[in-house]
Amino acid sequence: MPELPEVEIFKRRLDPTALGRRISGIAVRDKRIVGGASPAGLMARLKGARLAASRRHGKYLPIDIGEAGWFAMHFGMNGSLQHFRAEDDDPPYDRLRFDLGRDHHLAYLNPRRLGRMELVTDAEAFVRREGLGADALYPALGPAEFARRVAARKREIKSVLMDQTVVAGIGNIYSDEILFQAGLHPRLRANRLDRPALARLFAKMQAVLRTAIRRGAGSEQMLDRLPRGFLLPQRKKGGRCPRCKGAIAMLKFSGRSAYCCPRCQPSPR
DNA sequence: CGTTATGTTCGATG
DNA sequence: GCATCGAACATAAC
Repeated sequence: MPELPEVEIFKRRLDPTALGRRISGIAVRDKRIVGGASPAGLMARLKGARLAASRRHGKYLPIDIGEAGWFAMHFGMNGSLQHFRAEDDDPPYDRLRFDLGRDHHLAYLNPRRLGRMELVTDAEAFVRREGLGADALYPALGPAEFARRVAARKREIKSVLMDQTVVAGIGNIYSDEILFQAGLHPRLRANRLDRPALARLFAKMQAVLRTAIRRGAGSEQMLDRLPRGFLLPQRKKGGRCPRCKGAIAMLKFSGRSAYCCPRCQPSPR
């Protein structure tokens, strides 16, 4: 699930329910998820810390826990956060459980264990260390800066959009929607895009991400709530283009797939 | 059983 | 050193 819109939704659920609370305990259910850090050591650092704020950057969600530093979460391919009340209701695939007082628990779920959590000194240092580019929705990222960074790459535009060091937050799913909305074929080379294409790409990137957040990214019903003209509900084999009704194509992109409309997104060459 | 999967990292190569 | 590409990782669902 988690690309920028899904992580933003996690944050919006977390902030009102968890901020201001103290960590009364943690249960490390899988050490791999915290890079093998010792549960006892983590407990010593985290216990009693107050969740003060959260800052999303791209697909990462660092949480300010005061003196103890920041706890940075990444959700991998299918991680998520879930609140629950009774400890017995510990959901499946819970890898780390935060206890935030009696009958208030926060679970970091991750079936595939691709994803991690880490105690860091602060959010900015973390973002720098990871080499992340500007957040795709952060207001300070303007169209000119975006165009400059994208056009500096020679790779295929889909892969550039998903490169977290160029812009942070976009993954395989939303890159398909953004390219579809912008009318650009995923295999176009980034450095060959002209000005109007780059401007379109920027505008559609922000519009798609904002729309996904508004329509409840990650929920079962999001696909039904998306505006007409969105590719995502048709992003599957046998899908039809919402614009021209033609067949949606699936391309292989080094091990993963890209869905696009061959007519609305003319192929390069 | 084969295929597919919303992500990052690492090794090889140019 | 940098950019790029593909494999590897771990597990579930169809």
